[in-house]
Amino acid sequence: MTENQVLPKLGPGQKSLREDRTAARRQQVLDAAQGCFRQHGFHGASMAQISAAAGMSVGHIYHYFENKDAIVAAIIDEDVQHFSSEFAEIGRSPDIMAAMIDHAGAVVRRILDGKGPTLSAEIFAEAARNPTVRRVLQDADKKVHDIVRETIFKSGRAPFTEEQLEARMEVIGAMFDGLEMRLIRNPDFPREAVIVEVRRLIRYVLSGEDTAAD
Amino acid sequence: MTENQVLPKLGPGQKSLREDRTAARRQQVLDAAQGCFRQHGFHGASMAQISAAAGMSVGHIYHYFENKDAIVAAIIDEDVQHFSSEFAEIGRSPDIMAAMIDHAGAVVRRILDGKGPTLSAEIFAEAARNPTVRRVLQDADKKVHDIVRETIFKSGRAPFTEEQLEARMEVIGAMFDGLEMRLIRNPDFPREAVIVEVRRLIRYVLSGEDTAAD
Amino acid sequence: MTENQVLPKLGPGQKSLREDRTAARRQQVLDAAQGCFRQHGFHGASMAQISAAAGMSVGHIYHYFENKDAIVAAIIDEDVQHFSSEFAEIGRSPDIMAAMIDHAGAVVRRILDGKGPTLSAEIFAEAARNPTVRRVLQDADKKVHDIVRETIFKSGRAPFTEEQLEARMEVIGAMFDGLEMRLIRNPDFPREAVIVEVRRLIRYVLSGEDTAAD
Amino acid sequence: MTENQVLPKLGPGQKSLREDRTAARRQQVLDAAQGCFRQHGFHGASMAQISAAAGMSVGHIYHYFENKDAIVAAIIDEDVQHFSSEFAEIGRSPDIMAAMIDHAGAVVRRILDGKGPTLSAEIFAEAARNPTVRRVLQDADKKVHDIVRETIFKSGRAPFTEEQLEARMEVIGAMFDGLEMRLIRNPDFPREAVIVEVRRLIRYVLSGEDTAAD
DNA sequence: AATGAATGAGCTTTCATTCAT
DNA sequence: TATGAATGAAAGCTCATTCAT
Repeated sequence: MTENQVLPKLGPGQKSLREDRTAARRQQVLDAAQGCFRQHGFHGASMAQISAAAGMSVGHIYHYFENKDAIVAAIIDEDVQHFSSEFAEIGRSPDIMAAMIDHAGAVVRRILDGKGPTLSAEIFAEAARNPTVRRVLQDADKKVHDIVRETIFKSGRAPFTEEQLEARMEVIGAMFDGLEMRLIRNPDFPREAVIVEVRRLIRYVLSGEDTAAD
Repeated sequence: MTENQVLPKLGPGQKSLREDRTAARRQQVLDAAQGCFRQHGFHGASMAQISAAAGMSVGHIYHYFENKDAIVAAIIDEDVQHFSSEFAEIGRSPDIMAAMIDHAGAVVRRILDGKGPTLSAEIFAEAARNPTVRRVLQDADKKVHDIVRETIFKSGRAPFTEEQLEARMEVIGAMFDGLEMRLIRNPDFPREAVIVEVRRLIRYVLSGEDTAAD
Repeated sequence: MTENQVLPKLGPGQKSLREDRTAARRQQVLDAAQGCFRQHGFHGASMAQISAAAGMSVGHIYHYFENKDAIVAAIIDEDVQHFSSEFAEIGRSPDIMAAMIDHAGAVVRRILDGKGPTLSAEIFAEAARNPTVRRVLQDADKKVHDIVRETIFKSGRAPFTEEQLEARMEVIGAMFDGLEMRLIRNPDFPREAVIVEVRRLIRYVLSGEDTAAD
Repeated sequence: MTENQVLPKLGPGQKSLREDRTAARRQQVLDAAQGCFRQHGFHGASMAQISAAAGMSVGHIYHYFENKDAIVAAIIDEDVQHFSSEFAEIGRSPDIMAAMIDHAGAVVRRILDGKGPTLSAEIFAEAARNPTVRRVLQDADKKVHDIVRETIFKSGRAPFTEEQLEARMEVIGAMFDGLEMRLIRNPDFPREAVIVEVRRLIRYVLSGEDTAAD
């Protein structure tokens, strides 16, 4: 602000400084919004609440997001990316079965130790009626499944048909998603004991044992 | 009941006429609301939409329900009662393990053939932030668990500790709830194949086999 | 209701029985309404509240009163008649000055020991903006003033001009009405002491002493 | 204040610009509301009417007032402050008795020449049933009485006991409040003549003459 | 970049009133 | 005479969004 200050030349550094700040401000909004959405849901949280939580005026939020739906979409995308990248990582490990079993506990633990199931529930509800959001969820899911399926079959060690694998992946996926719902249903959810069981189960499901008979 | 009785001449039929009509009108609202909630969510559905769907003026709905939340609560209660009675029935059968395995397919099929996962997702989301609704869900869940646990242990054929059972019930419960989320995530959900896998899994989980080793 | 009951012939007695009942039911509504109006005001009290208090269905009230305003009007009329007849009585006594002074305490006491100033306040507020109600109040007031003025001047003992009397009646009237407002303003209103002062004042005002000098 | 200061360049004028405008807009609402309340009463005036009168959207009024009650409260407070400060001023004058008598006419004239008794009546009615509003009225009244009482007794010229003074203040207070009710009751209220009588009366009441005998 | 004043549509809810029974 | 189901208009209030500064 003073006259004798040397203005730094415009360079890549300068620009990224601005961009960094922009990105940070944007993230500020997302973090604030996530908190509000957890507490009051996508529709229950008002722009006023979000702006207060973000330490930013209501109007200024519209410099970063076109409208409230865009914030919701960004939050959902953030969350979906986070979880799907986690699963994709598992899919990329050399021995996918071992990796899945090994990482199962960690994944479950992360689910159980997260910020609670509120946001996931909110996302599922939104996806169930909003086709756009549903598409985001479905695309992410498809990617994960593709990776896992391919890896398993390229490894040549799959002791079951592709159709069987598909069904088993559904079952495991259901278990992961369902654990969050159980957190809502049971306030005394026994984390540790469940982790043990989940590991046991995944091993069984992927081992290909076929003792089933109708 | 005697012939010379003077007082209320209302036979069961007569009295029921009004009461029946009242109950029917009330149910009309619930059905309409359920439809609206599925389409637009609890907060997205307006009283105007519900009243239109119920073929009733907005104001008149308030003769049957104190406010919109009361409708939401009634819908949730209806749904929770429905599912919890279904599971309680399984818990009451003599050979609970056989019953659970036998009925698993049927239950899953009913889940998958239902009116879609929208309402469940909506309920989970609401329960995740609304303590009153959460309590309803948790109480129902506790009842079901109590019944199943007691039955299994009274039968004296439980090949695992109570703690283990608890964890396994969580896992199975997660699977049931999770299947609805899978319906959202995967538009090509392979119903039949999954039913086979689910039956296999429940049998395994309840059989008490303990091949797991960390 | 029984067949062998002898129906009394239609006579004046029979008719008045019906009429009595009708009047009683009507009064039931008025009493209930007065209670509600005291508690919630004319606009704050709902027909539902009144009907509940009157032990009568909402719809049936409309057999006795054309609409809610008619109830309000009836209540106001009842109250105004009550007070104006009280004052008119004073006006009809032979020695009006003595009577006014003598009865002052009684009147004030009745005001102070009544069911509280709520209804009066409500009536003044309504009269202040509703011309119809205002007219009721003004007509009653005029009657009372006419009686008092005539009596005093016919007695030939008035130690002041008609204009002076008019003003003094205003002052006394203001005091009476104002006492009710004081009951609202001062929760520790000193009844007995005020009664003494009021008597003293009325005597002074009507005595015609004219010590005033501007 | 120093020249090389960097921080808030906002001078008093600049800051005031916004704040002034805010205060002005707020007052705009109050003025509009007062008008509406006079015409239709606190409950009869709708937010839509007020917003129209204020030249402001309905929603925007809620930036200045939490709800309609807050507007009512602010109006009442304004009015109460206005009158109580007027009376407190009288209480602060050196010769309170002379001041009260001297200012009586002015005060009465102001009452009689005001915007009519509607608002006062409305306030009394509201206070009679709304405890919060009643408290405001009562607190203001207590303050005024405290000031007047103290002043009179500190002057050492009180020709009556404290209890007597209290009662006489009630009587004078009743007269002031009652005059507004008389304006409602009598469309031909004789202002000038009444002012003369009121002056005479106050002088008598405060003079301590005790010609009264029961 | 940042504010917050301002809007208008839409929400839930209430309520006086009517009418079939 | 008596009920209460039913309506429709209007109320208070909220909120996403825009815009001048």
